[in-house]
Amino acid sequence: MARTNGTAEHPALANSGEILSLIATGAATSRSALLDASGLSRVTVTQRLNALIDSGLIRETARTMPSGGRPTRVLGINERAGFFLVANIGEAYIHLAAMDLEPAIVSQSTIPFNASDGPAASLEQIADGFDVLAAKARTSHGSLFGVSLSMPTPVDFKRGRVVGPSVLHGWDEFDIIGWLRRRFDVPIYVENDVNLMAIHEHRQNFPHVDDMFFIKAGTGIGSGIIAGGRIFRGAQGAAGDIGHIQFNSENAPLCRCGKLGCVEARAGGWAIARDLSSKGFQAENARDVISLVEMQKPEALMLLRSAGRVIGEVASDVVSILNPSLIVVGGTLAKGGEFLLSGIRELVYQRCLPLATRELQIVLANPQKDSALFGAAYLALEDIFSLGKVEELIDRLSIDRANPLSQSSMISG
Amino acid sequence: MARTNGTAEHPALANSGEILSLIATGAATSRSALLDASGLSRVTVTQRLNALIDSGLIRETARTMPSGGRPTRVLGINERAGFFLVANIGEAYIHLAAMDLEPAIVSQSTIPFNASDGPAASLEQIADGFDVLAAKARTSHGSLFGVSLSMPTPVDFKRGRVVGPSVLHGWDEFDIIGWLRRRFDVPIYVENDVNLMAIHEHRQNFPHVDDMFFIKAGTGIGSGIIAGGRIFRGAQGAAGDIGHIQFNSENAPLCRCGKLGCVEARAGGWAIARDLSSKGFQAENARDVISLVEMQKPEALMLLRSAGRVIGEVASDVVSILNPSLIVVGGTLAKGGEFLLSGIRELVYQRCLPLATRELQIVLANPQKDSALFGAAYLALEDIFSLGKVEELIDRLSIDRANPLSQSSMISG
DNA sequence: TATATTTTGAATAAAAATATACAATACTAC
DNA sequence: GTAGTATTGTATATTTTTATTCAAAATATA
Repeated sequence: MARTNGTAEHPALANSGEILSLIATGAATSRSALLDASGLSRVTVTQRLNALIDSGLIRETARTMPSGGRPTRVLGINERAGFFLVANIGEAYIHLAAMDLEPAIVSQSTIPFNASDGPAASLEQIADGFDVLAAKARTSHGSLFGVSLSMPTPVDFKRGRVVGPSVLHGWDEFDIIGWLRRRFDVPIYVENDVNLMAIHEHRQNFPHVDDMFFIKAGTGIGSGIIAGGRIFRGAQGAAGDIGHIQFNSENAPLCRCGKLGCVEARAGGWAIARDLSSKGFQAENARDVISLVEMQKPEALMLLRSAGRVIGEVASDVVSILNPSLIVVGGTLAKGGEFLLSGIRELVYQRCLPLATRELQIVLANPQKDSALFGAAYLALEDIFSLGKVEELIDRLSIDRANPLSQSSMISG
Repeated sequence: MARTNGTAEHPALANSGEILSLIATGAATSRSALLDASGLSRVTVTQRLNALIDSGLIRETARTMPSGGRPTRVLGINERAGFFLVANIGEAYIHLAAMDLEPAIVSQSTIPFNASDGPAASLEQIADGFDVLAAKARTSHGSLFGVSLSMPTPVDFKRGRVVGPSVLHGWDEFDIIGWLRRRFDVPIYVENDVNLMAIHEHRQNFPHVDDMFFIKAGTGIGSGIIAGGRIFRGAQGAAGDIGHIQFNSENAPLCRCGKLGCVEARAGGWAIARDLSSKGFQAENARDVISLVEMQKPEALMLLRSAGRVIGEVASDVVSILNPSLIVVGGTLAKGGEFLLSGIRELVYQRCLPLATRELQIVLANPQKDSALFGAAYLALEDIFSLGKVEELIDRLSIDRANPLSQSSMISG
């Protein structure tokens, strides 16, 4: 179907969405791969590809791939053709960044966060911060492609809302997407931070693993599920909420949530800190625990290993239920390395059937501060360039190019 | 891309795969829906649709849908355009059937099954039984489209093999697909029976539920996961293996698998029968348990309810991990109705966060003897008519039609 | 019964995509 | 260096698909 053609200069651009999507998502990175993947003829692919290269969205990289004959030129997205605005809402700070299409951080800033301010005030601060970053990014990185938010709470991704009561009072059911769209007329995404960390870890380090389980062991405990290569969210976006799975035992500790014996109350950073405090150490959160572990305090090592066994207990349930081929352990407690990992491994290999564990890998995540930020960028990137939606992007760019003075994405700027 | 055109009579047929797929999978069942879903022009859709109707694969049903103006004719697959051969391998019998594209049973038969015969002998019996059914079906239902097998063991679906040691000695890693392909030159599927029951329950009764968890509570306990509307298998096809999740407790019972305290050893039909036997009742398996339940024996009711609580314990873990919107409980023990269900509900609502349970439904499956058989048919149906693979089917049919005496699917017949 | 409304069919010219062929290119292996 | 090989570009006629228009069909509503 021929689409409304925004640019007179590039008649083929309007139909080149599929090609753009294949390259941007990494599904095909050479002309011959595009032929196979798209099913189009070589002439058509060449034509559309040229339109994309002329438009500056796609470019031939310096790299080539050996083929036996003339090497194939590797195609890639021009990472400076556009940019995203991403934000990670933490406990006390919000981390903002403009990210290119690599994705890599172009520029960033940090603003204080007060949960008690409520969503409207905080989002206004975020949007103001975004405006500064966007003004800079526009000079070098084209136009704004999307906005992506990382929240420290359960999120109903489809509706773009925080769901369920949480530490963020007043955010429950607040229409974040609606609010932000008044300032930025581009696709807007809101997702839970643990899911974003899982996405980042998957795309960056294990893109070819289909079924992966990511555990974030920090002050609290959460997880993200990659099923069939994609994040799995469940009905309300609450999938992976393993922190409050309960185990029976005597002296089950009381959890923050009011129940007894939750995983978090046994193995979360705050729980270990609680136990260390009762032994006379100074510890409030996961970072304090790791400090003591790095000082090789035997009590801390013992408690971390024991926390690993608790996490291993849930992990073994997850392995039985989901049968992943990879478990990645991240979060602050993961800095405890083998002391945490060995406990997890012990329980998983003890409890699960050999069929499920014979090819199972359990590894530590690369400690990276901005993991959720990268995940947010990947999330936006892949959705915006997905098969069904690239056309919107191309239309938007065509309009912007037609009258460059009033970029469609600039509402507040 | 124009494809090799097998039929001179229907030039448009070769390109009509997408249309066929949309109708057959239920994604679009009217001409206007096809326009939207395919993105093709009305002329092209009409042309290809006519080719499909002429070929006998698609037909206009008697039903119409009100539209405000002229009602839209509902399109559907001609359920007699082809058939599947499906088999469910049980404990002592193999249930064979020829199924049309509805899917509905065309004809069926049962043969004894001896696990000790080994795979080659049993598959030969199955194939012989299939030949009889196929000969009959061919006279009224076109040609064979696919073969689908239900196994009472874990199956690596991609490779079509039984994996892991099980009750079926000698089947581990046997190349079932390879063996059957020598007799039937059509797509062949092998899948675990619980997954197939989950597929059947989903397609038949809850096609619009995205995230569903199916529990089979019979002599053993297993489960099937529907994630994002599709069956989720995990890395080795072992996902949903909840029967051997362990819970700590005093006097943890010994399981068939050699571990202590497995779900199955606490709540499986054989475990309840074991406990009933020790109380002086005659019971060996789930059916015996249900007989005693139907006789309203208090001990049986109590044990079933208690089994429900054990299953509820796993179910609550699953709800925390997967956040499904529906749990369906099937299998023989499900005939115990509310006695089983109430225990499950009790634990799930007690243990899970309100966010995950506020829209969660927990229901009984419709008791249906041939559930796995229907699931096997759905599995084959959807794969064969899936977007990427319909073309193969059309090619096969075109060849068959060109020289009808030597149907490509008839090797053994 | 007439009117509005939507589906469906058919015919035309225009546009897009294809197959095919030939040529140029850039590497590897000998 | 030269042959071999696979990638890439370009031009042709051909085929497929589309947009557009006009008309007929089947229902609900007034």
